[in-house]
Amino acid sequence: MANRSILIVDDESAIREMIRIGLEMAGFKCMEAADAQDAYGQILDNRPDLILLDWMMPNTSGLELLRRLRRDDVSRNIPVIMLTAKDDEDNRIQGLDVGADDYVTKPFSSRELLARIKAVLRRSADPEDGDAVEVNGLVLDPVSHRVFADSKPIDMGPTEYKLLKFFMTHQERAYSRGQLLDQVWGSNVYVEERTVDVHIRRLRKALATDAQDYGMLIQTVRGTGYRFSAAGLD
Amino acid sequence: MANRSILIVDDESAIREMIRIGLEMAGFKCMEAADAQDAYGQILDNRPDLILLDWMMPNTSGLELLRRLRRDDVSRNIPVIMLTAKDDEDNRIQGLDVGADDYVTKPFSSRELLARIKAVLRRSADPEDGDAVEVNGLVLDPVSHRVFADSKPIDMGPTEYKLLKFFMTHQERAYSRGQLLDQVWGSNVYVEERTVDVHIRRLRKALATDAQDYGMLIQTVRGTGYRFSAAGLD
DNA sequence: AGTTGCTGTAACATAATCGTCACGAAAAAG
DNA sequence: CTTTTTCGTGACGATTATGTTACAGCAACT
Repeated sequence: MANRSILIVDDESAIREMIRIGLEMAGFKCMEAADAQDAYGQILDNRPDLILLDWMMPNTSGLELLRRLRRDDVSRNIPVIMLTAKDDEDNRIQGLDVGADDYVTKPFSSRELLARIKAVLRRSADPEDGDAVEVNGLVLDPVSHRVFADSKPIDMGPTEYKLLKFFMTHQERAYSRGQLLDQVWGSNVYVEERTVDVHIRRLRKALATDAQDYGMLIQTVRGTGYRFSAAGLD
Repeated sequence: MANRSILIVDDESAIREMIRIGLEMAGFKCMEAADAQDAYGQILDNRPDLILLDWMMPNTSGLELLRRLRRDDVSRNIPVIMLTAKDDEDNRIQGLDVGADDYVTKPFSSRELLARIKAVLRRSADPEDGDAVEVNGLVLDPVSHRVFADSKPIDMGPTEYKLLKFFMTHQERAYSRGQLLDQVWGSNVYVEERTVDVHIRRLRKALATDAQDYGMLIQTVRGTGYRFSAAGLD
């Protein structure tokens, strides 16, 4: 576990302390937040690799915070483990629906918590993240979360960005609309397959600059789906 | 929805009927089972593409059936969507743990049910793969879904692609038009045998590059059908 | 409330592909 | 050499897949 950082969100400082000690012994770097407000700030500033989120908190509830995180592009991919009371089954479901990755019921052993954390981190390991990708003058920079065509910034919506990012990190391969929905939208979202076409169109349009039509990098594979290929520019 | 079959497992025939009607209107083929026993038999016999499983049933519970299915090699990969009562949250978690792919709470709209079904089916389908095949400079790559002649991409329709793929993975053997229809078109379509000729012709044309006429790899076997042979280039 | 930006869906437009036919050329049979 | 069968080929309307546009709902922000 190469020095991953974990944000602990709980209103009781005693609990935070306890968790922190266990995690630091296991080699994680820890941050703490006492409420949703504080947590949100730290998330934007420090980009933790994982968030432990207590469900019962004053002011904004954990649910609210989670919902906000999942809406936001910057934090969408940070895995969240909920901490819930034992008999709080209603909230567990709700939490999983909104996008929590797992839950642990209080009281829990640090051994159990560690196991869950490792499992979730393993799943979300994304080695591709961090480096900019470039194809023939089209650049996508995951850090600044922006796209450039011949050094000029290009504007697009969040979905188009994710779609392009997926394509640029998975070139020369045909994907069905279903696969794209799973990979880009997420596998537990219910959307018509034709929606993919519309976003492909929006992405192509965004990629069509005056100088070069980078939209041609996205090729349609009739009867199958789409493919991103550097050979598209000719 | 290409003729997928769905097994509806529920002890109340009224509910089964209701669901069935909705699904059949959407183009699915339906089967019904009133209890786990019946369901298990039908699953082994008919191999449905998906199972809608009511959680509350007399005798063997849905949970038991699901557990059995997941143990069994034959049924392990058939996706299952649970139907649960609204306040049955405990069971939902349990079901997902045992291996259900999704759950829908009663009462549900047929629109919601359809969306879930499509999403689940989408996931279990697709992933087209395999190694690239090569013959004398003609390359077919199933991953990118493309064909290259001496490294230059070749354009062709979906049917021609499938035809070529079949030929390249079944070389040196003569196939009748009927066999080709079964293998390439699918065994339950009715088209004229001469249609094969036309597609052979289109494929040959596509394979005729300036440098090399790869169309000659496809040989006609008079009175019988066609054969793909690497010896065709001379 | 009004505005803005983004989303998913439906509806329509366009383009690619399909299956069939008709006719002539090429083999095979007589 | 003539007849018969089989195949190659181009054209055509029908069908299907994809491109494109418009719109309504939603959330965030004024």
